[in-house]
Amino acid sequence: MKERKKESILMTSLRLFSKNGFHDTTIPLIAKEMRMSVGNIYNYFPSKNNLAKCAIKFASSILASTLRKINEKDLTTKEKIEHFVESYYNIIEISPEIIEYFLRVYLSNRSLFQSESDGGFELAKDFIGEVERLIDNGVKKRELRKQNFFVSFSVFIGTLGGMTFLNGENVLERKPIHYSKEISESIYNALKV
Amino acid sequence: MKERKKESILMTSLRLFSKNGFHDTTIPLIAKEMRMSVGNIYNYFPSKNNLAKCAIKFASSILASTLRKINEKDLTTKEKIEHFVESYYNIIEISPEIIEYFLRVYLSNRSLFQSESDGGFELAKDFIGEVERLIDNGVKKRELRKQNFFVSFSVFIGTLGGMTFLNGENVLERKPIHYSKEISESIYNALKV
Amino acid sequence: MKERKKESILMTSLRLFSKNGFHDTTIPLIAKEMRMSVGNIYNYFPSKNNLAKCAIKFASSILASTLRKINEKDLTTKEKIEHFVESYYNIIEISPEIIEYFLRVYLSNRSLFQSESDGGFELAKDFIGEVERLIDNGVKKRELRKQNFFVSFSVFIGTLGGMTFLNGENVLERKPIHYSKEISESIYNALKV
Amino acid sequence: MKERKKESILMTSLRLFSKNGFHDTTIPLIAKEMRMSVGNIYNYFPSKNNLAKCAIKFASSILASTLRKINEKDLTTKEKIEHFVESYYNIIEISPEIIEYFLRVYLSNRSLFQSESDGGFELAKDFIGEVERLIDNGVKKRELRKQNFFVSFSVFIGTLGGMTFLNGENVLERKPIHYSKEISESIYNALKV
DNA sequence: TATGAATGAGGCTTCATTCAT
DNA sequence: TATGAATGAAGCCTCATTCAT
Repeated sequence: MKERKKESILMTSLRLFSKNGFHDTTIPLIAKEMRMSVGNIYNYFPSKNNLAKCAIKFASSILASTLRKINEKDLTTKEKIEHFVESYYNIIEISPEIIEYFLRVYLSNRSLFQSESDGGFELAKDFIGEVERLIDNGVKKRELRKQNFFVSFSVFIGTLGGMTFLNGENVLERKPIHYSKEISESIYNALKV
Repeated sequence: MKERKKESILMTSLRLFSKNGFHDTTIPLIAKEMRMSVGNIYNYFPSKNNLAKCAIKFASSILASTLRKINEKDLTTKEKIEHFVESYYNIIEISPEIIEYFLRVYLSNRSLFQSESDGGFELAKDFIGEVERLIDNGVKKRELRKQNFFVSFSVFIGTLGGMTFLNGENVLERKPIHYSKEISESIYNALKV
Repeated sequence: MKERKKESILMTSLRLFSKNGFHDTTIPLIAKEMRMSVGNIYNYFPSKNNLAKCAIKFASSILASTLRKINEKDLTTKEKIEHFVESYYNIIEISPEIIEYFLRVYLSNRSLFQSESDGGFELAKDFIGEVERLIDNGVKKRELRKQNFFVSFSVFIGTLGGMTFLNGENVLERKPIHYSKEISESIYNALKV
Repeated sequence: MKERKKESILMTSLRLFSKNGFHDTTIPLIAKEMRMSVGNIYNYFPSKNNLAKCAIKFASSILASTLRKINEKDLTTKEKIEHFVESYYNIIEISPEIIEYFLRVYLSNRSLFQSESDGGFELAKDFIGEVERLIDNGVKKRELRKQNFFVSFSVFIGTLGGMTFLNGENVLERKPIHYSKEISESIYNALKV
């Protein structure tokens, strides 16, 4: 199945990109890792850039769907934050590349994504939309303070990103999930009414 | 003066690196921007990698000295956080490259800095040390909660980084400094007792 | 056939290296001569240095096999020397680059080959081994004087090298093979009991 | 004195060229070794190529004058050869660069010297002339066989060059001078009537 | 679909040489 | 004479992409 193989290439690329960065991951390397020929990769993706864009969408959709499931549950905002922080670190434990990809590729290769209408921001729209929903709901239910969305977003995602970075640098003494309680508490305190 | 020119190259590189990322900033581009020849760059820095490392140290020392001055004042921790957030966004307004460099280059080009004994972490030690001092003092004075340092660090720096990223993506309606009150409040709430 | 082309690149490089020396033979020049692209050369040899090393081995093995065949014949040492000198100059006539390569590249670019365990000496081991066998046998059969091997080696190979050099400089009035009788006589006289 | 300094630059260059080869010896390196500025070198020699040519002449004249002194003595040819071989290895012990220069630079950078009318051969004329005198005299005095000069020259100089090479490769167990008796005997046997 | 040899533009870096001081 | 910053051409090598098979 073509779609099957396409996704497999995507996963492999995601892993390599997030490990080595976009520029240090060559198409021959991806091909070798996939045990297919260089030329054949191009039967599935028209360019390396496109591969990177698809990877962003892919990673974003995984995070989005995780968060969507939580959003749909009947939980307090505090609990939702706790659940998401935990899920987030579960993902890091199982597939760190999904998260690290944002840090290593998306943040630092702007030019790659700028051809997109809105500077590539659209590529992560799914995920950002779910964060927005979580926060808006919290505000509506008077559990979170009303403040500029981008500030709340930064507190939420920036904090998680910071821990992810530190984890990638191997400076944490324990696995990130160990800190999830403190983290969700911090985030909740930052945003609560 | 040779030292003068060296610093000038550093600033230019910092700007270009932070705008385009490390790989999309070529030495010929830096040279062109400096209106000097390619070869002459190498009279000041032995390699592009070294230039990137020096830039990190440079940016880190600016942030560190800003924070050091605030740490030395006799202020409550809340006020210190407010002052730093403001200074931070002042820097972003005047020289956004100093901050963005961390985001676009340091965070995302691990391999560049890994030859350093400490995985390159050392390069930002100055700055990290001052953050640590701010937080530790806050804890000692019973103004901040006692929790794992890395968590507090992530809340603090991750939030600022998040806003910096959003600013770089041009999604903010107003200049970042406009949000500094909300941000410092969020950070303080996240960390306070 | 990939192996075919690899050997063809090797021969071309050998010729150019021996004509112009290592440093004045550029990869673009080799590529042009081969009518292939620069990049494609690197599909066959990982570096210019490696190309030079392979060329040494190649040239050494040709000389070695020539000499081995002579060693295996049932001849007096005098005759063996005569045969080899003649073969040697036949090679010079047909493929002077094989011999000149030693003179122009191997002798003079120590640093190129020094990464090898043995200072690069190993690269010519095949050939040196056969020379050793020729001389040792002569000594055993009481046809040659017993003296330090390196001295005998120098007389033997140095003399041939000298003539090769003079030939390359175009100072000889006739083809080197014309002098082979005088040369083998000189060498034999130098070494005989 | 300008002439003094010129010679000093020449000696330094000779040493560096013979150690590292022509291409791996940079003008900045020579300047550093001389403790003078790069630009100032050019007040003494118009180009790096010219420096190399002058170095050949210089080295050749030293060898030539050594040999001339021996030629002028009243000795048998056998003794002259012995004396020269000894002097040669004395030079190697004191200033190996003078000899090695021929091996490392002259032999392998033909293009450097080819602009000269006769392919650069002229540069070593002094020395070659003295070798010629030694051999011609030997022939006249019926001590040496009459044979093509270039063959005799190759035996003589090739043998010495071979030992020099082996010495440079550090494969000799003892200093070259230790072998000088065997060498001069071999050379003499090769050439005698 | 699949292969992998081939292309060629472009990046980093070096270094002989010049020139303002 | 002396300095050393500046120039710029040129070399090695990489890699996204294509294409004949």
